[in-house]
Amino acid sequence: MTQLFIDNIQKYFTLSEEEKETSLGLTHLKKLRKKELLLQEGEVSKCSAFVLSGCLRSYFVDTNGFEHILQFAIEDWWITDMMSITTQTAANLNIDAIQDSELLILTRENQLELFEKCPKMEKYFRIITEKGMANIQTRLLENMSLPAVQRYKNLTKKYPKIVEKVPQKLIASFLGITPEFLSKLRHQLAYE
Amino acid sequence: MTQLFIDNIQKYFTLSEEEKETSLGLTHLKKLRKKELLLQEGEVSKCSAFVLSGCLRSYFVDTNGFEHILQFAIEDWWITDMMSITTQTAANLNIDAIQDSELLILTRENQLELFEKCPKMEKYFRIITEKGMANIQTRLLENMSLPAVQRYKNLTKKYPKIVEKVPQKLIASFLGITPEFLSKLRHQLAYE
DNA sequence: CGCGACGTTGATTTGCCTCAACGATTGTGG
DNA sequence: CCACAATCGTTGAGGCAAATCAACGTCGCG
Repeated sequence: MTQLFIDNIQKYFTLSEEEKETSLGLTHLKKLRKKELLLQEGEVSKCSAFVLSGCLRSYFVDTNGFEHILQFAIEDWWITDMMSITTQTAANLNIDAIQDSELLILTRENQLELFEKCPKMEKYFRIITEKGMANIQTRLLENMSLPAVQRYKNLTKKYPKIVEKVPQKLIASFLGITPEFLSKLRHQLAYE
Repeated sequence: MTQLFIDNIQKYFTLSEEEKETSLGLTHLKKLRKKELLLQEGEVSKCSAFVLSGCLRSYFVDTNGFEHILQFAIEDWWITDMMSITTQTAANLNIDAIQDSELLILTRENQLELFEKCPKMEKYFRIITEKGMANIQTRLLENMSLPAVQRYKNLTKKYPKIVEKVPQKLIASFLGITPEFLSKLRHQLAYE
């Protein structure tokens, strides 16, 4: 199961047996049942999670009580509250499980220790953070330049797995529209 | 002038004289006049730029010819097309100077060489990429959860320097609204 | 001086939201 | 394993934030 994590790193470069042990030694497994929280708004985030199975989301609850989903994380993805974990301030986000999930947890403390013991891992996180940055920039620009129907089409094309396994109202929340409006968009699309 | 760059790094840790020389040796100065391009849509981005003076922007031009600004970069900020530079594919963004500007250029090639010669610099870029990620996540969530008038207020509070020195129509394009609508918002705000 | 870019203002339109009502599906305690 | 509640997706009527289009004054600059 944890092989998924090692394989993910080895997409970028190979690790010696020692480096694998060091990396796995500083992480630990955690299971989360559907609806269980990994991080609650107001806490200081202490860890990042690598998803081995299942699905998590991070989201912001606005002053009117509406949820806005920042990220879904399925197998092979990392999830955390980047703002809280880097500045060690109270989180504005919640992170919870959409399905029963298995995670590999890396605390910030262990992550920083890992960087000292194994500089390759600093390279690994530099690379995946760059990728994450590129993706979210693309998403922001899509949100600014495309109507909702096109954003939905792009999402189903780019991440069909997510659209399949996540309830429609959460997809709406990720796209930045209401569930009612997404329902109407889907109705339209069915007639094309 | 390049001291600004060294100081920026030394916000996170001190560099030896040798490390400073290595870092500066792999960068070079460049001047850009107002409206000159650093990167044009369709090219593959070859470098990142650290702004020593002036102001740049990165933006996307949609199919209707409208510009959407992803980022402003004033002194002490980095700017690049993260998608293009990490995947070495054609850029969707343009980057140009809003004012006459002085830059420190770091090509991707030199950046990767720098990481090998000076691992601290890999740490530096890991850290500032994390920060950039946290910021853009906050911006995306603001775009989804707040009305335009509140986003404008937040921007003037968080980055007064940018709002001062950048033409109003570019601020509108950054906020994701039309110049006409921003003008109306400002009119309203003047009466509060 | 004259011209083009910028900001403003008003009238009209539209993409998406709100609210409400209703079946269908899911989950849960007895 | 059923009964009932809760959640989910759908549909429709009406409303609002922001866009569109157009006209106009101002200013910086060649």
